[in-house]
Amino acid sequence: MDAYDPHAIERKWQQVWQEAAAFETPSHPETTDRRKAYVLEMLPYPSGELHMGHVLNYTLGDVVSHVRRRRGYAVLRPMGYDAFGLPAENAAIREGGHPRAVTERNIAAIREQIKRMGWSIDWTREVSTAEPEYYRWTQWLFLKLFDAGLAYRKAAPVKWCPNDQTVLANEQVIDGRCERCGWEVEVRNLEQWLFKITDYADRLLEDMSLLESWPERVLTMQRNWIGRSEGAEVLFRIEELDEDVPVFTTRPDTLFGATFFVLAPEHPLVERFAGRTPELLDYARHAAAKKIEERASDDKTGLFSGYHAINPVNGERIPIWVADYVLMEYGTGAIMAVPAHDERDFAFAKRFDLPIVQVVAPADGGGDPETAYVAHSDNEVLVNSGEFSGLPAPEGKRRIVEWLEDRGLGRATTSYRLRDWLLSRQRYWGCPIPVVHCERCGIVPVPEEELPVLLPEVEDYLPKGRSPLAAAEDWVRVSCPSCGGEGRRETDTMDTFVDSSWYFLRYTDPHNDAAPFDRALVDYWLPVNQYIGGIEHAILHLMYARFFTKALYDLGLVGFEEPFARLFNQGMIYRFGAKMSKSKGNVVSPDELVERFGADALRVYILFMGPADADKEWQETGVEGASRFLQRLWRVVGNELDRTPTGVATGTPLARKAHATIAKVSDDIERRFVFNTPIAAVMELVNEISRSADDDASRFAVETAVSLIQPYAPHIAEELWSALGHSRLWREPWPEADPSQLERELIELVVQVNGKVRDRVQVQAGLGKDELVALAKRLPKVQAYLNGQEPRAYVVPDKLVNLVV
RNA sequence: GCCGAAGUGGUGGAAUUGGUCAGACACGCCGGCCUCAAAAGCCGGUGGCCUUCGGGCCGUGUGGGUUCGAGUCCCACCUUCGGCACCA
Repeated sequence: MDAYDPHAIERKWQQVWQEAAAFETPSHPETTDRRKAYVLEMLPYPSGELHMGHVLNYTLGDVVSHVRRRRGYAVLRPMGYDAFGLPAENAAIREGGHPRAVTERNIAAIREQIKRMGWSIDWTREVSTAEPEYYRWTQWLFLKLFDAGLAYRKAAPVKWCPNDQTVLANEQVIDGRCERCGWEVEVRNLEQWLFKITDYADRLLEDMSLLESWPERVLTMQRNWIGRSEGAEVLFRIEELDEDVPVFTTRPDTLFGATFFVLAPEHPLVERFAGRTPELLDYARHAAAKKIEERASDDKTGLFSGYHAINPVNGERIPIWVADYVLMEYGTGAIMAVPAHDERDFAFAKRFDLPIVQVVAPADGGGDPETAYVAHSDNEVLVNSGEFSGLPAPEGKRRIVEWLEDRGLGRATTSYRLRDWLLSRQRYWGCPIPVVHCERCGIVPVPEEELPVLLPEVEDYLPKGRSPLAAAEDWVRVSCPSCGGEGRRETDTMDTFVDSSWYFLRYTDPHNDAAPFDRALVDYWLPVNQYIGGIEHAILHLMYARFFTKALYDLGLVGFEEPFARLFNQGMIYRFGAKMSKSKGNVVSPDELVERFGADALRVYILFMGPADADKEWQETGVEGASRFLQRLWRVVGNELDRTPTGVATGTPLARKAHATIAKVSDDIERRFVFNTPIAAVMELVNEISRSADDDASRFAVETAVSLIQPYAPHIAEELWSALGHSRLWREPWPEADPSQLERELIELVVQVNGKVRDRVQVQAGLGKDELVALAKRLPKVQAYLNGQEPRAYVVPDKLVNLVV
């Protein structure tokens, strides 16, 4: 056999697969009894080229896909590009090209990289979100949500990135900074488009039970983000203004401890206090303008308003303060302050010398009013609480809420941290929002038959604080679809995350030009059986996609409520202790490695490195090691071809090893979803083959090794499979281990005395406990430790006997 | 502060349900073969300490516990990473 030349064979087999349409899947699989598997990896942003994270992500999906195919499943495995949006646009600005040109060039490069890696993708389903054929349907879906009242426009304080010159969704603000560029985010009051994701808060929580397998940490992150908390809304009366002001509290049982009342600086009532306390306006303006981090500092500031509110449960007049530690965005923007039982209220009361009244105490006494005793309400009772004193806290909570409800002073309610999804962006490179503003008719959707609203060409697409589309005056001016009068197009574009909230549906029916997808097709393929991607989308993409799916379900467009049954997050790859990034200069280029060692070696190493879900350190010599293994496999096959095959597949040590390897690899990939140890198992088998040249089952063992490595290293596997006289390994049924070959006739029995191994002995498998004990006790080495005493015995059949004296 | 994950040789990691002296499989390193030499390849060794070379003792972040038996279970602590954080 010739030497192993990865480049030649990789080119050759990629060509063969393409010509054979090997990985194309009909949308309606002909044989309906075939089980389906939709294997999906998060699609790449074409803002640069593929990096090691992609290599891991897509190789992982490839292994799953190959094994499922060879198990007889109809496998859908598409690929596309998340082509609109800030990453691609910023790349274009950096390089000085047009976003479309830069995006298309990047897509071409990425497509080339994907092909060189030999991933088994159905290329007939390739999708790019920036193509009119795709975004036409993004617009169509937007209008469906608009008609259902789920997309709306309103003026609100929004997060603004001064660098990217656009508004951001709450989910895109990390520690007060822009998720993309890291600039500090400002708050501006602007009219923007939002999706009513808050309507789905409860279902986003409850339907987690419908998910087959998602990482617990992702679910936790989504739960935290939605931030559901149950409590009560309570009305506090301000007699001087004739106003009832609602507050939200999770602890209505502490109502008797409310000794003051606090409004957020942005609260609309603050203006009305100004008559009596003019300096409030100045304070409120300053506080509201503070940066997010400053406001979250420990030094609470505040100002007494000069007004009082009535605590509804005891009629007490308590002072109203305005303070920056209360946020307008959460609850009602006003709180009842219970300094005895809330650390923040406590700190504020101490600073401004406000009264502190303890109203909850541990059932066994104690509790110190001089510290903010944070009540937990499991084993506590109410004190200083009028008729409710002495009740256990949970009951007190219920009774006080009932009391308030009876008098129209409050009600049980639920509050959420989740805000509506702000989807409009003042940027060029995105999907145009398909509505027209008309002075007479208001917001008018562009009629379905006029979609897509094409993204106009503009001279200057740089961000300027208003959408660059506004400069395309001819495009903006349009007649109103409703009254025919003068109208102006919406010039904002959509957040990229809108594009990626439904792409997994489009893949099932990518060329449909009458609808975004056929209901029967999405219902057949979805939910995605295995979704694979990075943890960075734990909240953003994954929550948006869940929301979209539920909204489309409610609209009758799809028949399922969750898009992704199983989710897997691959770990990040580090080098020199840091995440690979261009700015740190620690990037390893996949292209270079493919050039040096071939795609198969890179594929094997990226999965051999360690558990796929763990963060891992890149090893410089790793790919070389994988390449050596493939060469060893190559040589082992070459040696085998010089022999005359015996046809023996059972009974010999090598046959047993091969069957054990089949069992191990299958179990690891299919049940445990573990991808590194199967490679180690095949390495062991290959080592074993080299050591046992005379074994009659060597042909079987060699073929098994080739067959098992195919999902990882499909090119060399295919080449060797051919050399062994077969063809089309990618369609060959996945090997089955013969159970009889997994059982051993002789086992090595470990004999321990007092928990320490003292001897081991070959015995027949399947012996009873008594026989094993008797056998163990006869061993001379064991007797030396027993000193003639009668031991207690612990037996693990076919494994171990522990004798204890 | 709260929530979550993780700590195993020089390195990446393995040990699936508590059960074969923990360290598979690799990387690296050491020795040997081959070679004029090198590379590649092949063979052997490689947790620590002690050793009369038979073996002995110790060892999975730290300290305790449960158990005949613990990397694996429980408690406390330390460290690292991730998420959330004036959320009322």
